Amino acid sequence: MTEVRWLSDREQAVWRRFIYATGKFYEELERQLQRDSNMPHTYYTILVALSESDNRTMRMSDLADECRSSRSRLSHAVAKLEAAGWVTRRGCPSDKRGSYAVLTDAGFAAIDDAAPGHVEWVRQHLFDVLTEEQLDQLERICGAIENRIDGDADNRMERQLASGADRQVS
Amino acid sequence: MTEVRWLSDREQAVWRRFIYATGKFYEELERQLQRDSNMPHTYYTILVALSESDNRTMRMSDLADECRSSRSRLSHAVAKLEAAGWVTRRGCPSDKRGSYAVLTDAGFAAIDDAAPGHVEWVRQHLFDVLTEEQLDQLERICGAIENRIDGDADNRMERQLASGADRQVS
DNA sequence: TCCAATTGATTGAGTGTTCAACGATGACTC
DNA sequence: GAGTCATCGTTGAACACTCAATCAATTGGA
Repeated sequence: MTEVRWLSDREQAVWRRFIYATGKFYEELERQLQRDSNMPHTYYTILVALSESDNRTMRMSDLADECRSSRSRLSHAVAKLEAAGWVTRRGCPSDKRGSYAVLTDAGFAAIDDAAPGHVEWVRQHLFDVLTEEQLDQLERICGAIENRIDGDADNRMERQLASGADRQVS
Repeated sequence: MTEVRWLSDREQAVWRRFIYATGKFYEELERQLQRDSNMPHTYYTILVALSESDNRTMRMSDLADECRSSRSRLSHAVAKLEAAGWVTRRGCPSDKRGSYAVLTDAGFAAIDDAAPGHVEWVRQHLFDVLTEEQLDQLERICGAIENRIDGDADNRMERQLASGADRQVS
């Protein structure tokens, strides 16, 4: 296409710091949960979503949206959670394609155990190191990134629908 | 231990946004590289590090540090890269335990192909959506997170060395 | 000098993720 | 109603990562 807009030295520096800080942050977050509660962060998220839902029950599809997970990932994950006895599955009467995921008492106990340590870790590693001002800044920065990424998804849809139009992203 | 310092509503909101924005960002970054250049971001990082090094050659150990990767991960990755013909391995004469990773011409061509699209993606999804001011803010925020995380690692070391001292992190 | 501890790097098992394909049901249209 | 298309959810294969164990080479002391 056109000329590549390479990163300036300054941008390079910020980029590498961003990649490192966030990457390491996730790695350690994962490690903390795995070590202390024997579950990946994805599972934690699923259990939390279920625990906050009515009757501790959700449609797989809604659960995927809530957890911002792909259907496939959720399916695999819930299979594991079921094997662990933390979740059970139940068919949906009104739509026979659908199914419900239901949090068991054991599952509820599991997040109940996991939450304090996890929240404390998050506080120590994120909120304790940022000022109030930085919290606002971070929120806005994440908002901007989020908009762009989600906008992409929409564009992709549009393009799928009205394929043939070769409009530029920029 | 002591009382749990749960997150306030505001903190919850920022936390979820942070998790979502950065998580999705990584997912899409990965997807872009996989789709356009058929490699995960980890491999990209390795190839870049090698391409910037003297003689396109690095000790595995140094490469791992440079890429902020575990030894194990790097070992697996380089094995794959070798199978793809992008890297070769070579023994180290001065320390017979060690080995060198060397970028091949094919490997150099591979990043050369991958880089423009990847950089453009990063620009569009990060730098284009942030103001100069936000860039500064992001750098400082990442710096703070980084310090905390890396501080942990040091603490862990200290504790390992002088185990028996049960001092609190907070 | 010799033994113990450390370091460089690899390996295999286990786990979670993606992608594409699939079966089954539902919705919509002619 | 019959055919088409979209949606719900699952599955299996391929792949990358982690963790713990391993091996070989090196370093450091007694």
